[in-house]
Amino acid sequence: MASGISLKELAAELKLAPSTVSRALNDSYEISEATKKKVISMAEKLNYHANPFARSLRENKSKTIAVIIPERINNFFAQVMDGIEEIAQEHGYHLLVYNTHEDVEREKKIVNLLLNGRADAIVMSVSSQTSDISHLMKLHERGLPIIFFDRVRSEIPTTKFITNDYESAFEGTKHLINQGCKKIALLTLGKDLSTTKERQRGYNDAILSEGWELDPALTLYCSHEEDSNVELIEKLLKSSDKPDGILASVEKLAFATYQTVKKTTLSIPSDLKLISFSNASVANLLNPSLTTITQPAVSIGNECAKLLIKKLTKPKHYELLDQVITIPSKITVRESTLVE
Amino acid sequence: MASGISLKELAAELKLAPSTVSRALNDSYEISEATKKKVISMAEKLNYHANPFARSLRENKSKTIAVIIPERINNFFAQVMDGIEEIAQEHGYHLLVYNTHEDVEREKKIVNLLLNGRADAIVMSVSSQTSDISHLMKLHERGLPIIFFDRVRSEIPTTKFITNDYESAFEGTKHLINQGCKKIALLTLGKDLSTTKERQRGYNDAILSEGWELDPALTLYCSHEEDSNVELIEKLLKSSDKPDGILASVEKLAFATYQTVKKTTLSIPSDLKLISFSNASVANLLNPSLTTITQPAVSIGNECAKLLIKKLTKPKHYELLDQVITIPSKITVRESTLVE
DNA sequence: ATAAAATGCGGAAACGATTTCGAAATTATG
DNA sequence: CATAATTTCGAAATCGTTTCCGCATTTTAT
Repeated sequence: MASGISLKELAAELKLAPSTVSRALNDSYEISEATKKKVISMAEKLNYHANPFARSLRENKSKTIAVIIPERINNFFAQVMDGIEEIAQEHGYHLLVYNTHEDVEREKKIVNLLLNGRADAIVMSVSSQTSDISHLMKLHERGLPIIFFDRVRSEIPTTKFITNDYESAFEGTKHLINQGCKKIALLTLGKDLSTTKERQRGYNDAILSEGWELDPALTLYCSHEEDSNVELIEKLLKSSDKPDGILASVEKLAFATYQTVKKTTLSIPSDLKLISFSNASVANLLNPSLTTITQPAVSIGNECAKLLIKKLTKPKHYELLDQVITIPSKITVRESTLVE
Repeated sequence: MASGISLKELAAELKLAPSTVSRALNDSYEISEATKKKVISMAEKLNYHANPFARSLRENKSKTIAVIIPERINNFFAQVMDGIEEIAQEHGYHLLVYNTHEDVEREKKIVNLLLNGRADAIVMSVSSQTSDISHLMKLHERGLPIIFFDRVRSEIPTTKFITNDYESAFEGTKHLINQGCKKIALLTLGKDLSTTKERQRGYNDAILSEGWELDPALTLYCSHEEDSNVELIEKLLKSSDKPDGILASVEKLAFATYQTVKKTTLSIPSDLKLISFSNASVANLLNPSLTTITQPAVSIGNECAKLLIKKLTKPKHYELLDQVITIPSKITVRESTLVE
């Protein structure tokens, strides 16, 4: 259909063997400079482009990396993607992108699709629903290089890139306490998420370090649906012992909190202080501006891609060791946690 | 490396010819139900997955669509992507995604990469820098199906999906006028962008319909860099005849306007009213909340993918006619254009 | 009972590249 | 000048599918 000239045809035009033309185009030492030039100029003239599938079939690699994210409308994941793409493009790699929409069934389907080797490797962040990981195990057992970022699974022995979730949540909670909060709630996603666990641990430890007790009712496990989250938060804010501080594990939940507060007579930060993990550039434009824990999203993407491409291009020299690499987040204090 | 069993090996295991196994797996009428069942169960047992490159090579199609966008951290484009992916996944298509970062040179590189047939078709929105389109012409001449959305190029005879840019800009400007604005500025991107032209035409006609004169100084052509945009807008807001209303062509410029206003003594909406094309869900959380023209992003993505897949699967029955399909936007009035 | 048609499957070519192996042609060496 | 070494290139195999063509065998029609 949209195919152009083939190597064989190009060779015929040049009165050379296909093997020679192939070598010339791949800059083989076996070919004289003279013929190389002839081949290259003719290739350009005839608009020759190597068929990527023939090459992939022969070489058993596709120069393609699959990226699986749970959400696209999310500044963190979008920035990670940009970070991955930057490095990938530099090395001639293409990106297949899949959005699971936080749905583990979709995640399974996508992962199974990748079992056929369409991509040379996978970079992913699991969905918040993901509990059983047999589908991921199968991928790894098949020998497909896989790197996790942000939402990782320690059961799979490979390299993971994350931010300092525990410390950031600890510091974030401490910040709320320093600003005078006495009762702090944690808004988070799925229980099985590595980020949830770590951030909750940081939150818990900060609470306990004050000699306070942990109140399970103050940890909310939210969903991916704005409406039900608002309901959940509304119930929290209307309860008898409502919190005066909130740590949101993802920006979506901070936004939901704003939406909820708008429906009440409460106001931020006087009645409720709010801090959130977020990479939103509009954090300082919100009303009030949002105190954020900003993750090094682009760097995380960069590092994932760099390591993966090393592994793919020099398999002998690089391994995806079973390790977790942490890149720290940064807290930016704004009005939402201000003492008045 | 990560490859499993091949069709030939599967056939050997079954003591059948590869051709038979292939036909059985593809549910050919030539194969008896009995052998089909045997083949399928053995395929599952041995975890057989067809090599996609061998298939692509043979069939000359990849079940892959390339999507080229100018920006990833942008609610509109992210939603369009989601819309495309939804339909693509339903039909077993994969998505190769490329971000040009509004850079025409990157766009050219990416487009040239796609000349080799790695993708069966392309869905794209051109960069704001794109003026010369010979690289896009080449794609089209090669016979590669291509669909434009939002930022289109009429020179390429294919189907384009856009929103009602002219009417929306006209209505948006009228809205500012109705709210009492006497001097309205237009913030937009590249001069060659189809959206810029149409929205400017709508803006112009709205101004002229009042019997006012057009002031070229009130149309700002911004870049993709936040800092320089803020500078530009700051100069506008500090000029002797500064505007009392702004129509922003993209949400990024509305955000830049907020940032700029924060640096001045002005306030929205009392000194300056603001309306913007935007698909940001946080529009109502901004300070003040932002009056928006919301584009039907997901629908646009859906329609692009639907048409393209029809064209790819039934080439005889569907053509990418040279036409523009318009899906209307919706204006949501909020505080940023309120009369006090 | 025989011819015709349908059914079920196998063999081999084809898709377009890379690469192994080997053979000329050229140059260097004794 | 004869032989060895080095360049430079070609023939053919290969990757894993799909599909054209062919050939039995069975079923249906005459």
